[in-house]
Amino acid sequence: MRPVDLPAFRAALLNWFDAVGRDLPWRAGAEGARDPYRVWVSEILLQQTQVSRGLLYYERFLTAFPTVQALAAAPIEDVLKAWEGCGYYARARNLHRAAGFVAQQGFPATYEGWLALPGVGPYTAAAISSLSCGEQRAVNDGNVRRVLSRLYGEKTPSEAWVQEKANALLDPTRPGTWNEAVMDLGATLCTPKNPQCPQCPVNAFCAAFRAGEPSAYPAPKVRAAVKEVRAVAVLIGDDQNAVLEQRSGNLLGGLYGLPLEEMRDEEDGKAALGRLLSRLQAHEPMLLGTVTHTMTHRHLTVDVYRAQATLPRARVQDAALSRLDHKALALLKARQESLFGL
DNA sequence: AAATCGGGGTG
DNA sequence: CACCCAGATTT
Repeated sequence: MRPVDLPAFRAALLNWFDAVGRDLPWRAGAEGARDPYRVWVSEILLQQTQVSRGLLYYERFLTAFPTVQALAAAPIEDVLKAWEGCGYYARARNLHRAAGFVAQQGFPATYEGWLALPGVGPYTAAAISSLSCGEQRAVNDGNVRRVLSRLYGEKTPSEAWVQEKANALLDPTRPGTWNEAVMDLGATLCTPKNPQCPQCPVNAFCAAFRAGEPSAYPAPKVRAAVKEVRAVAVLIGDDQNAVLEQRSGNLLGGLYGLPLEEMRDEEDGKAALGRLLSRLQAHEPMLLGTVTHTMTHRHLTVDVYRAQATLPRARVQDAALSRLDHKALALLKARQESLFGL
């Protein structure tokens, strides 16, 4: 691969970014000295989450928790409620835990300091420290990986390869802005499909553009198979006040949801329902319907029953629920509307 | 190094 | 449906 003319490459990309870079709410403030709390919240929210979606949650989250002190003082239930529907809930749990440290000790002033916080990995520490501390750290995310794969014509870039190239390209005079510029390029022009190469400010430097098939870079990542999971759940109460259990473990951990039992392999729904009713001392099960829910690595099919029991109910409105549980609750409303002939 | 962890956007 | 998204953590 031919060496890149660094000064020309940097100038071309930064001039483009200064002219047409996206205007995003967490980009307010002096270059290299952004408000660390706002940058931090945005970076956690944007992990594996598209900007258009992150915008919604960013406004909601900052309204609920305007400062790191407010976040640290809030109950985790309130933090998860603000995160409801955004996915990857360990992000919210880690952010809340880290806010406790920061409220005590103040914001980290270095890459290493940020990296030590829960939920902050190499990408996020580089982003925050370059944007709010002025550190010369190059980010390595999905955008950077794709842009550099095309720039150098490397179809199967390793993490280490991407980081090495990103480090070498980073403009030491404007590190934070450089990082944002590369990511903006990847998000707006150098997209996975149908990249807008004619509009690209650095197409003259790009090996994939010269080769004529930029969308072939990088090669798709192999992904794990989606696992089929069957389960039964019970709705005790109604769609506004219901018996809810807090999920533990990694899957939807910390969220609330309808009591649920997974069916084991070679097991029918009756056995799982039996376990569930027995555990809750519930009776009179009546099938409301079946909901399906797909996540990255599993496909759930859940038979939802209505049942009776004397157990405390929670206000659904105040609890953080996954989309799966909202679908299950919606079965009751759909049933009532059909009964009333709506 | 590979699996796990949500939910939605986009072609 | 395939593939991806301003990744981190656990196995």
